[in-house]
Amino acid sequence: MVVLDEILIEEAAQAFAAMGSEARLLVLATLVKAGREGLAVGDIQARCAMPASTLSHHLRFLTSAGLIEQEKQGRTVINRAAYDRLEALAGYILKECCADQQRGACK
Amino acid sequence: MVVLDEILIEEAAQAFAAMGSEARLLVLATLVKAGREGLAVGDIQARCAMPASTLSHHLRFLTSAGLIEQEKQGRTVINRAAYDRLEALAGYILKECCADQQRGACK
DNA sequence: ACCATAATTCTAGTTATATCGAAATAATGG
DNA sequence: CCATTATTTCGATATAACTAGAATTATGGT
Repeated sequence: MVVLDEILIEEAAQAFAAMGSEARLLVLATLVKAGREGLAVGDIQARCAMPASTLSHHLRFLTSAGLIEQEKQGRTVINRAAYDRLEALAGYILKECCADQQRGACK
Repeated sequence: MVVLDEILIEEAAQAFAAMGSEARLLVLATLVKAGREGLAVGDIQARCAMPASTLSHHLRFLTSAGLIEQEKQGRTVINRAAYDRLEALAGYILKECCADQQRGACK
């Protein structure tokens, strides 16, 4: 069993930092809800109600943290949640739970 | 079935922000590994190798985000990972996955 | 070529965070 | 009480983030 989604601590920290702004978390949640089809920047702007430049800034932040993926289609940019990455991050938090204890797992 | 660990978006953002620093994520991971017994501030300092004042700052950040809990025992302060909270946060990310789509869940 | 639309980049002001030494506080033992 | 240990608070500085208007680039339609 090969682990494909091993995450370095610095990558994890960057990803969590990207989720650590209410505005960005809202954008990310909007994309997670939207599903695999994703949303154009304008659609996100309509749903999240923020200035285009602010949104663009946050989208770049989320992209560089690997939480979303962007694909250019004509003059629109489609944004999709990076579900695999998000799952890996969800697992990261408690990954090594109680590793220092000899016997017994957590809980 | 009552959901006890409902999290507001602003709380989630604060929690993720707290995990969004490499130094703090290291501290948190150290506590997660340590298990329910927790660690004194001095023990964390020894394992994470950072100045006491810096560590104290990060611990306050983590505490106010609800990621760790502190208990004073004599002159030492025991720090424990808030496992319930961490689990809730892990679930938060993909909680409403594909909610906007009529049919079919994600994947 | 021209114009409307989609999105990003530029620029700047404001606020928040990171770091850490020095000093202060708090609790214990002698 | 005094010394010691454990931790926090203070203060200062450096860096980074948030926000958003204005300007810019890129594409598609007419």
